[in-house]
Amino acid sequence: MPELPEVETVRLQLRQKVRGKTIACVEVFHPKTVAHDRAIGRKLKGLTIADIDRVGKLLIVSFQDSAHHLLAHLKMTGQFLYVDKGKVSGGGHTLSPIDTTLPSKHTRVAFHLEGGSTLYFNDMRLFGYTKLASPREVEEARAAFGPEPISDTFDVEAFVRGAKKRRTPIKAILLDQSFIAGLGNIYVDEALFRAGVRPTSLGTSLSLPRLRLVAVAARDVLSESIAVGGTTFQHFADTGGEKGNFSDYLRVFGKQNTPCAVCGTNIVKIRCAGRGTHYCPKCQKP
DNA sequence: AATTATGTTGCGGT
DNA sequence: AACCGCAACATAAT
Repeated sequence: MPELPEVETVRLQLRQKVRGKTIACVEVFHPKTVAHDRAIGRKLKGLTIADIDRVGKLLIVSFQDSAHHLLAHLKMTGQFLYVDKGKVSGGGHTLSPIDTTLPSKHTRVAFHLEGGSTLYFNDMRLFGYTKLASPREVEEARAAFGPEPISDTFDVEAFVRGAKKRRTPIKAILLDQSFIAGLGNIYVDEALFRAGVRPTSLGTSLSLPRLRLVAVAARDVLSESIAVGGTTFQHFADTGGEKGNFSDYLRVFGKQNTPCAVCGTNIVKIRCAGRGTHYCPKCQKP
């Protein structure tokens, strides 16, 4: 579920809600979610959260007076839910995708904060994790990511040159986090629709101008989604349990067998790069 | 009731 | 090295 816009939404909210707060104790409900670190509670207790950073879909929590960081990846179904003295902060949640009372069946870790609030990490499918990392490990993690399309320093021409060399579907190229960071299955399909490019087209087969269109579409779709709190397709909820509004703007993802908003041709769904893939056969050219 | 699908990524194989 | 397919896991839909 969570791709760059959803993780960024969570990051901005966590920044507001937990920055400056001190960890009172950590409750581990599932050891896999803390990378089987049995001492994580002892290590985190007393640390004050300095800031929340992000690279690609990875969250990086820093602490005052400590060189260590907490890395957190939501993978498919992870959620950070912030509860201030018994109430999920969003309030109006009509939460089908999230659990209404916390901790719940899917709560894997609870970070109890001084002052009585709690940050819950829920994760149905157990792919997500939180783990303590040394400065060196944080640097290694950062180095594994390619540039982000929303970065001020994103180099469209470098993207175009790199993609042009790869004899693999453009969809696979866009999903490669070490080449370009932040896109997942939803935003790749949406960006390729905007660019008018068929997901199955090989990088080597696309013209430089069409690859430029892809880069610009990727940047636009991510920034527009961030502006409305991300996309909820199935599981995403922000730290208050609220859904993301970009779901209303999806043009192809999940729209198979419905008419394209631009030309009326039915959107089709195929398998590409091992993933369910949606596109308009008329608007998107090979 | 069994099979298939699911938004991520890392692994092992070609 | 670049690329492909699958496994990790739980749940909902068919």
